Amino acid sequence: MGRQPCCDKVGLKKGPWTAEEDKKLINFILTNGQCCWRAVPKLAGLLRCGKSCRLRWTNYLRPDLKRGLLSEYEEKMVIDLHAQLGNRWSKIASHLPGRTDNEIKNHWNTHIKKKLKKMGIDPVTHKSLSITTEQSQAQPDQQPNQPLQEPQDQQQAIQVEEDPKFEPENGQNKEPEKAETSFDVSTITEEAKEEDQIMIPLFESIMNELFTDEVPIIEPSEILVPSATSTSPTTTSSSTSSSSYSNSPNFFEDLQLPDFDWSDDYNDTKIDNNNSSVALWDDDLIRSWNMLINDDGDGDRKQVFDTSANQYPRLIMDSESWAYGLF
DNA sequence: AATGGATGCAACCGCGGCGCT
DNA sequence: CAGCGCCGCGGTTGCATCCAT
Repeated sequence: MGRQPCCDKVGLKKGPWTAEEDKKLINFILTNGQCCWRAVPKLAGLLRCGKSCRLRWTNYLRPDLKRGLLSEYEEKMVIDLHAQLGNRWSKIASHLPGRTDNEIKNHWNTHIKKKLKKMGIDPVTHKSLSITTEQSQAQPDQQPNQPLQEPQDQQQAIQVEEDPKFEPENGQNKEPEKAETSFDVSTITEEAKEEDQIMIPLFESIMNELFTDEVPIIEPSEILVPSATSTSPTTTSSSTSSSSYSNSPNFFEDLQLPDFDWSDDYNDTKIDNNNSSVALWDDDLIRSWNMLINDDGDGDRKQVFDTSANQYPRLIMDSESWAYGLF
């Protein structure tokens, strides 16, 4: 007897989401917050299963998502974390704010994996393919996707909150009492500096080669667009994402969106110190939201996001809308 | 300009974990 | 403690777009 499907699939829509569906989902979650996903489609008037709604929200509609290519540092993080955690994409994603497990997984499979192979590095073991071949002959029992047991010095490159069940027997590397979902940017930034210094030579050589490869890395300075012009509807950017970012240090403080588990560190300009100043909402997204939410001609509904006010995307929610759920 | 393969990404599927009864 | 239901995760698929010919 198989497991029952998560939802009654009869009459439910599948495939790409339409703007209308996005609008309904955004509207519902902005009004009610994230609650029982199973109930969401019915309450929001969607012919989707709850799972599909959750996926759409977490992977695409969530306002705290970064869009666009992973930065050099993010890619570096992914590789290092993958070496320690294996294919545990959600764990890896939890260390990269604004990135989803799906996005990282896709990026790994389509970009990083290919690059590593091209350079003769086994993307599973993170070791030279020749070494891996020798080892696989010597140790045929080794499981694929098994998190690589790094040498102690490399384990310290980035402290990763290990799942207890994956914890090494001694458990010495664990940082206790640290909420896994709250990404400590300042810590990572500091770690990044240390990491760069203590990175093992093999990994460093990989990275040097990796990031001088054919894929152009977009520098933050290239992403940042003067705010005064970024709100212009005649923006020349053809991309629907990452066209501009807020750099207001108080932006997230203004938002007050507990549901997204904002860390105080998001308000910290330490990010800027790392020359990777990014805000997680871009004008295009905000504009899309406004369109989605306001295009029904309902004069009563206020504009949710005012992209022109103060030159930054700013949340102007009526208090009633945020009174429910976790908002 | 047409076409077919390659690529990238959004979305789906099925399973495991966890909490509740 | 077992059964049930929900959520989240990781693997996979399908489709749109890109690119070479």
